[in-house]
Amino acid sequence: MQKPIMAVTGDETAATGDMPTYQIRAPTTALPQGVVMAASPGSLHSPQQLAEEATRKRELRLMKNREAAKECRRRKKEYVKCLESRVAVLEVQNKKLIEELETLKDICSPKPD
DNA sequence: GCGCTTCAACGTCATGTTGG
DNA sequence: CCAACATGACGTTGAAGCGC
Repeated sequence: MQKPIMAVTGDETAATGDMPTYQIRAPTTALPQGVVMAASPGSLHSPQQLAEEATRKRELRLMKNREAAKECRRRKKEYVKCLESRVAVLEVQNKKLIEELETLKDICSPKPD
C-alpha cells in the first residue's frame, strides 16, 4: 500500500509572521517511566535473545512515538488557538478601519447645493 | 432504548527533517 | 550517513447529540 508523497510547504508563517511554535523541537533527555534500557548488543547471542531485543526496541519506539504524537497534537491545538485569536483581533481591527473610512468619505464628499 | 452521525482523542505507520 | 524526532495520513474508539 503506497501513500502519496507529501508536499512539504514550509510556508506556515508566510501569511501571518507567527512562529509555528508547534513545530519547535523540544530537547528530550529522560526516558518515559517504566522504560528499561536494553542490554548492550555485544551481550546478545541466541535467536531468542535477538527476537526479544527486537521486540523491546519496537515497543520502546512505539512508546516514544505515542508520546511524540500527543505532544505534537497539543502544540498544534495551541497553535490553532493562537491563530484563531489573531483572526478575531484582525476582524475587529478591520471593522474599525472600514467604519473610519466611511466617516472620512462622508466628510470629504462634495456637498450637493 | 436504539441506530445513526459527528467529533475529538488516540495509536500506528510512513516519511520528511535535523543534529551529531 | 544515520538515529532520533516531528508530523501528515489513516483507522479505531468512545462520547454526545438527534431523530425515530
